[in-house]
Amino acid sequence: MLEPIRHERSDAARNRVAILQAAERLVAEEGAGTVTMDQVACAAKVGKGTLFRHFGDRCGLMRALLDERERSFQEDFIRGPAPLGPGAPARERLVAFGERMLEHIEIQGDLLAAAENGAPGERLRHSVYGAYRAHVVALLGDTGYGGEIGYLADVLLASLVSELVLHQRRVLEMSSEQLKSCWGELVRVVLPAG
Amino acid sequence: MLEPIRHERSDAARNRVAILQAAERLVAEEGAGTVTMDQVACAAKVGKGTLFRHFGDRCGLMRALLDERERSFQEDFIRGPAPLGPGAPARERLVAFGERMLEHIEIQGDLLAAAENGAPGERLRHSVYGAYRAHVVALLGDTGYGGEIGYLADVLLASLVSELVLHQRRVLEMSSEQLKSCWGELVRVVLPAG
DNA sequence: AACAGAAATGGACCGTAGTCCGCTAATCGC
DNA sequence: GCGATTAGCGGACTACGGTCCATTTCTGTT
Repeated sequence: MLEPIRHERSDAARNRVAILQAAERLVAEEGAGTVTMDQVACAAKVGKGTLFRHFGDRCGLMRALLDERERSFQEDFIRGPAPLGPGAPARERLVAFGERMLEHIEIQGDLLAAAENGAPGERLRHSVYGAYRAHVVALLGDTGYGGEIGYLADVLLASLVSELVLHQRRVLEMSSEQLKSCWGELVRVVLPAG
Repeated sequence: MLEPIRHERSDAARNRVAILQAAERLVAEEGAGTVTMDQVACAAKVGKGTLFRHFGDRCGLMRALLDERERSFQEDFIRGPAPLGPGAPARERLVAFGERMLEHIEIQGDLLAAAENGAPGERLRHSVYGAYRAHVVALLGDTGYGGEIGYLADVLLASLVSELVLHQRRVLEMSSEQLKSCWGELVRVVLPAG
């Protein structure tokens, strides 16, 4: 996020940081859904072209803002302490994974939603989804689940999509606790105690 | 789709039909994702304002194009022959429902994707989703499933979202048969034989 | 048939995401 | 330091979805 990729020119690095700071502030002030790219460019004292050169498109900028937390999340479930990280039985790790994802959505909801509504299917092709999926696939493999592991991983992740979770929280008025408990129940139903 | 709602003025009815025909042709010719509202308005020899007055927004137009098939789909699972309609055990009806939905996506994939990527959460608030959800909830009730029925309905429907299914078909290169069999397996796992 | 009120129309207009390309300035070899 | 090279810059421009409202067209009433 603030480290150069390859060999970034100094002015480019300066601008990238300026953009991220401006974007972060604006998103905090008025929400990820309503901030415009013009606003960000203007606040960062940078041309629009520069903005798009750095982040590709609106979703790319939002993803960059999420990147830090995303990274630490991934770090936690790959190498962190149990039950999220290695050490606990796969089924418990999966429960913990979902709970952590729900917390992630709780905190970063609007930003996640803004980062995900790009071209259809883009989300699923992106490396972040790939990382989640690989993790879930690995856990399912460890439980000795007999069916199509990849399919089940996609289904489980589909029930943790931010759009759906935000709907459950805000429209259906389910509490975080309810959602976590439902997720746990779902995992238990799909992967009967082993 | 071609019947007046309430008391539609004759010119309005004419224009609505013209728009739907033009849109249908253009979508068939170049895909639902790329047709623009200007193109449709122009082809239908109608002002842009008229287009938006009739259908609200782009998704509304796409939904209107889907409406006929959507209606017959709903008719089938509410009143049609078993196993999709009443008569079969709930679990089998649910399997049939998913299979039918997969076929629906197979045929109307791009149009569905275009109809669904509106404002975040709009899809879930729309009456079409409501109808599906009510149906699944009813079926789950009939199976005597013990957990949170509404939650499970949302999860099951999330695994039938067009974005995901199109990804599974086109990127993961799963066949329709594979998808159907995976869906059946999923239902069987979630609702153990009763 | 003529009128009044209501409903529908169309296209100019707006805001926003994203592109393009001539210009600027950082970097590197000398 | 000093050019040459080229990554990076910026903002005018385009494309598209969506809104607005003065004007036109329909319809029920007399």
